[in-house]
Amino acid sequence: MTPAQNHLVDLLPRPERLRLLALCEPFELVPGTVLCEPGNPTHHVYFPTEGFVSLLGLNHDSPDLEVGIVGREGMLGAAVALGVATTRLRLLVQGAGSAWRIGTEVFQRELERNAPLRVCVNRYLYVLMAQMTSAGACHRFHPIGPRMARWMLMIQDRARCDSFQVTQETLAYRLGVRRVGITNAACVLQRSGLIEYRRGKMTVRDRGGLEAAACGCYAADRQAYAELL
Amino acid sequence: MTPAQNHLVDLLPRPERLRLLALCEPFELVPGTVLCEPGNPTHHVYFPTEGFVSLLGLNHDSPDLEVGIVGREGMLGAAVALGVATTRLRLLVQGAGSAWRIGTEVFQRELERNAPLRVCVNRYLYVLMAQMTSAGACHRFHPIGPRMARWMLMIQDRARCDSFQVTQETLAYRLGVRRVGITNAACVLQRSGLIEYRRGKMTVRDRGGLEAAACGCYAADRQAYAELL
DNA sequence: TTTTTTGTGTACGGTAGCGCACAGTCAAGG
DNA sequence: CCTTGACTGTGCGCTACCGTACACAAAAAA
Repeated sequence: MTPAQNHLVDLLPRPERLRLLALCEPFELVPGTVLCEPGNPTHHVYFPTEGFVSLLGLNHDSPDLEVGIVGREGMLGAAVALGVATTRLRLLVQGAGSAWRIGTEVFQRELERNAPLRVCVNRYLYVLMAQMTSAGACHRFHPIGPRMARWMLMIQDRARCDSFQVTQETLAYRLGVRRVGITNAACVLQRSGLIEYRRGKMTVRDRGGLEAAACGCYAADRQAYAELL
Repeated sequence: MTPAQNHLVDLLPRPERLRLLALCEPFELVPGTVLCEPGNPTHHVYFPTEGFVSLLGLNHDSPDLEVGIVGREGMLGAAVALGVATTRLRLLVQGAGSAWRIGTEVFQRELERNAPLRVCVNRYLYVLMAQMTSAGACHRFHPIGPRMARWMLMIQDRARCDSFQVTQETLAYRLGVRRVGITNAACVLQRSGLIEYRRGKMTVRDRGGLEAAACGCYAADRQAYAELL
């Protein structure tokens, strides 16, 4: 069997990988779809192979905020691995693609038997926590420009493509800022030739420059992931 | 045997609790002590019974930020449960007390055999993640006043005492703001009779009022904890 | 007691980002 | 083709918070 095209799954030794995949079904990620609402039970765990999904932290008391992005490098429903079948996040599909999905109970049973899977998932959970930690400080302290650059890079990694669909409006929403704040930051990045955008389509022009413009959180996240997975 | 005085440990059925405690040794939490520096290997897991410890997220690129507080309701070194024996946080003892501590390898072995412990720790990990999520939005969006109120309440819960030692300076550092910002917020809270403070000693005077002044994150955290543990 | 250290209050200019409002511009659909 | 709706650019006053600096008060040390 060919690789599963999901990094976590592909880290498993062949027999365990096959066993896991036998329990999965393919699933299409359609942008705009909500895979899970906060408070609701989680029915499936997803291993994206293409496309990406936003983890949105909702709060009655403040605007929503993106606390993470998951693509082929990770999984959705990590909390299930902790034995909790509800989540406090909204999972919003944002980049078209596909995923393997598996029922939560089936997944939990498999997790008990499949030790390499357990290792893999646990490490991913750790990376996720590390990311949430740095994201907290990032949102608190870093100016919009670097945060936007970081976001673009994260998306590019997951989309594996230089350009992707996103309007300034939705991006503003993700970063918890005004649309105008994004407009300004985007203008600056565009004028320096790092990106290009046009009515909902953003394109990375100078990846290296963008990395320099991004805050250190991007590099830190990459490093945490590389160290463990 | 009497309860261990740590909520997580006390959730275990008696036999498992005894087994775990037999592997632990008592440890004194001395304010100012750093239990662990980011990047260094974790040697012990701690179950505080008294006092509290700050989880500080460090960042070369921005001021430090407190991402969590742990007292008798939780544990330190949760990452060890994920099979990762390093941490990205500084663990700084902040309120005097004591804890049970256990070597990481011993803990990991016990975790494999002790299923109730596993359930307990996993749930706690989940709660911790939930807290980090809400803390992110909190630091991003909420004004200093409510955040300070929240902090006071969290400390009071863990100190189980109306008053505790903390200067405006250190508090400012925890919340990632200027000391002056704390001074102002503290003045307001004091004038409304919610708290009282004097040269490093803060006292909660009106718990209910403070809860009203705090941002919703406090209630949300409590709820997440209550639901699961 | 006097001196030093530590903690708290106040002031002031600067700025990043907010809320709001409106104008221009491109793209799709009738 | 022209209309409509979605997307982007600009302006303006406002607020919370920042950096810095300094004065004062209480506690601790000499």
